[in-house]
Amino acid sequence: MDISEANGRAAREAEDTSGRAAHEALAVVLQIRDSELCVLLWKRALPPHEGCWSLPGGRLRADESLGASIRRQLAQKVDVRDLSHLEQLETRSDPGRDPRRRTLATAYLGLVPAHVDPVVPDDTGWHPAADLPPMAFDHAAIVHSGRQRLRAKLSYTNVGFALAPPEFTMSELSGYYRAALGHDVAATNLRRVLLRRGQIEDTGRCVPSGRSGGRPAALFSFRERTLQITDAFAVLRPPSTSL
Amino acid sequence: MDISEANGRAAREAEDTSGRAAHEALAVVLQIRDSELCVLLWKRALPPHEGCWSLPGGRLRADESLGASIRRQLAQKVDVRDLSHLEQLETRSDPGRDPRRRTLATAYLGLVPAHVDPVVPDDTGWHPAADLPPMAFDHAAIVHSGRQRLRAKLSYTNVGFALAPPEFTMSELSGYYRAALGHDVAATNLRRVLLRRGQIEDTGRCVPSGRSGGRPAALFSFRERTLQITDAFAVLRPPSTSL
DNA sequence: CCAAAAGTGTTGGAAGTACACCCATGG
DNA sequence: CCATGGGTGTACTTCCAACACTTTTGG
Repeated sequence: MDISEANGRAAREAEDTSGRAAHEALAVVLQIRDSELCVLLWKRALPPHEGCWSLPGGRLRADESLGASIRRQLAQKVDVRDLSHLEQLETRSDPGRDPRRRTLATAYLGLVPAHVDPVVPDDTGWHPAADLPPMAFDHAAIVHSGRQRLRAKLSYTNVGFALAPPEFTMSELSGYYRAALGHDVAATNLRRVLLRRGQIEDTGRCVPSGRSGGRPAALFSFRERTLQITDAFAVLRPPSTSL
Repeated sequence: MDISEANGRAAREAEDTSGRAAHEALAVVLQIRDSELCVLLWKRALPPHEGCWSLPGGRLRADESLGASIRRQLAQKVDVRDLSHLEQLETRSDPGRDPRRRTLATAYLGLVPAHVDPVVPDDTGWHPAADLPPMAFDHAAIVHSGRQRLRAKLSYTNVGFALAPPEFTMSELSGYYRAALGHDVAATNLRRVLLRRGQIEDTGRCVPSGRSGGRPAALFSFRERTLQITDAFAVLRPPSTSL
């Protein structure tokens, strides 16, 4: 590196007021409510995008990681203990994404199991993820990314644990899968697939039949409550000799 | 470090209390070289981690997106036209990841096809991704993420297009897959899998046999040179009636 | 006994691996 | 004509969707 380049670099770093870009953490918090995949949104009271809905989150503080930041900020919206899973999604950096000032946003995907109904502030509510209200900034696109991520992971990980309550019947579980995937999932086959993969197990207990009769449904639970990849090499798996 | 940079740093750290951190873009640039998956690294001449190797990249400027930033900065290391694919990987935000000042890093995965040999600066070189030299900051972990991402995508997308030259024989291609996946891939089956999925096509041309004889190998090429998901629903696919 | 819901057995197809065999070329 | 490497055919396996059939309950 020659002198002029070194100077150029120093100058760049000094003038690098770009270092001033604000950074925020956002979360796409999804929950299956009433057989529908819903996302937690917050209604903006002030411009820009006044009256539009936006994702919960906000500024990153000086000494916290993004993960810690989104947990802290979500705590103002939902009880964080209700969050069964949280993972980083993507970082948005379009210079024009916030008209006020340059702001980068790192989005997280959060999941809340179906059986809880967290208390949320008045300006905050659940909306069908497939039919969003008018959204602020690029938040609609971020919700879309979150749905895609969940869809994909349902197929090769045990992420269902984060959508389902601790115990559930197979028809309930197939309902969660249907809501998240957007298509029918046969309970009878889902049971075999997840059992073979070792994701779920029969608790031995069951649920009494409803008023209209029917055989009582067995209760299942997920074996692990942390994300596991259960179906890694869908294709192109290593040769059997290497096992 | 010169005065202007010191001033810039002090200023930045002061305003850090207002929640602003520096942001950089980094890239895990992978290429198969000599049948081995390699990553482009740059040797640090200055502390911290003097003498250790780090990922190419640097500060985000005021008016560029992260994608534009990493392209600009990679241009100083390799001809960007050699990059056959670039995608966002993850954002690292541990407050202690850079001992000098708070810095967030968004990492990208870049791929360079096997046939080119970009000119790189003296302090920059290719290293086996499976056997990294001493690495600065959290860059070793980021390289690991990049390898994992490539591995996964080879199995359900056409990302092979970004590893292979425009035309290739099946044994060459299986070599790239072997290097990236870390296990043997039979050329004969790979051919059928990728043909069935419509990822590759026979160009009609072939390559003369080597000095030791053998049947001439047919030349193939990828149909698409942008990322396509070719094997979406590995499992839990929608019912056939919904097609 | 009938309706309803859950669970089991079975079939068939799709996708991939493994491997034997055939083909084309150079010496 | 033989060694070498590429290509084809095929058997076998795994995984899963589909669907008929059985089981267990409430009225």
